[in-house]
Amino acid sequence: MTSDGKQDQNTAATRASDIIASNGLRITNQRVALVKVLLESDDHPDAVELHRRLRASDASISLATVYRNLASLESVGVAERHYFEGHGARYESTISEHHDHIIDLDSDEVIEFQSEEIEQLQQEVAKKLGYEVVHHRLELYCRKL
Amino acid sequence: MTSDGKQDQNTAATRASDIIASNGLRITNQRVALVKVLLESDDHPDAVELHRRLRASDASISLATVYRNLASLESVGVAERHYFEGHGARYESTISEHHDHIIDLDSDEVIEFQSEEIEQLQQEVAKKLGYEVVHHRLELYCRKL
DNA sequence: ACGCAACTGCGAATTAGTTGCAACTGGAAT
DNA sequence: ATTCCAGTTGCAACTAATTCGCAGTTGCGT
Repeated sequence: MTSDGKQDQNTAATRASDIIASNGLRITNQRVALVKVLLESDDHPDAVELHRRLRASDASISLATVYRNLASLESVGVAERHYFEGHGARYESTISEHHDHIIDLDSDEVIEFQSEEIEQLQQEVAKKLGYEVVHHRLELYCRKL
Repeated sequence: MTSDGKQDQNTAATRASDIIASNGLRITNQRVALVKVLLESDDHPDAVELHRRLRASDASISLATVYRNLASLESVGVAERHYFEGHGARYESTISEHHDHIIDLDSDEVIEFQSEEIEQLQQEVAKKLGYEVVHHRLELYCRKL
């Protein structure tokens, strides 16, 4: 049976712990719970929303700790912080492939995309100006055609 | 004489007034002063810094009014607001050509650049996903080579 | 010159995120 | 297994940035 709730729960927790430990952070209940929620979120929640989801899945964690852990997860590169226009900070895990974002101006929906060509051009432009790209941020604010 | 201070002052004020009026906003001393400062700033100051520059050039204006005017100038497309990583909102006038930004991670310096090719690719990527780009934001966080 | 909606200054209020502190807890060392 | 302490947590107080209410002013169409 592939949908054994308890088993899924367990492997998810293991995966989260592995990610945390392999980045040199201590494994705490709060941190594991946060990483689990980040991993299973395919949207871009803010700290308050993450806190809500944690409470919903029974995890006991304070908002301050959510903020602190998001900061440390970001600093080791496990989470990424975004400041899309008109919103505060929103997060996503960086476990999946790098991608950029299209923000639907009408629905606020966020779509992810990748373009090797654009990444390539960015490097070239930067190099031409004497810089090396450490990371970048590309957001396309769009409307449906 | 091309460097007649009083004359420059005057034409700058006229230019600012024109920009304001042609965007359907009322011409007030505070607004004209703010647009002048924005026009002569080639960096990306935040609201407090703009306020400082306004006071320095003798203009009397409250910080709240700076914020309010930045908002209205932004809504008519005269000013642009940026949230570069690790900073609050910073502004620039949009009178000059559209461009994107390289942020020097070591010095915090901001360099502007344009790439027609990247813009082109952005449109294509968006179209492929059923979207039309209204505007975008591309920031390259870099280090000097 | 008149009238009123837009604008302004002030200080209070709100929002988002951070921090001090005392209590707690992983996990390395024993 | 037990000890130990730096890293972590919860709480509440705090800060920085931005917005808002309101009463007084001012631009500008008529």
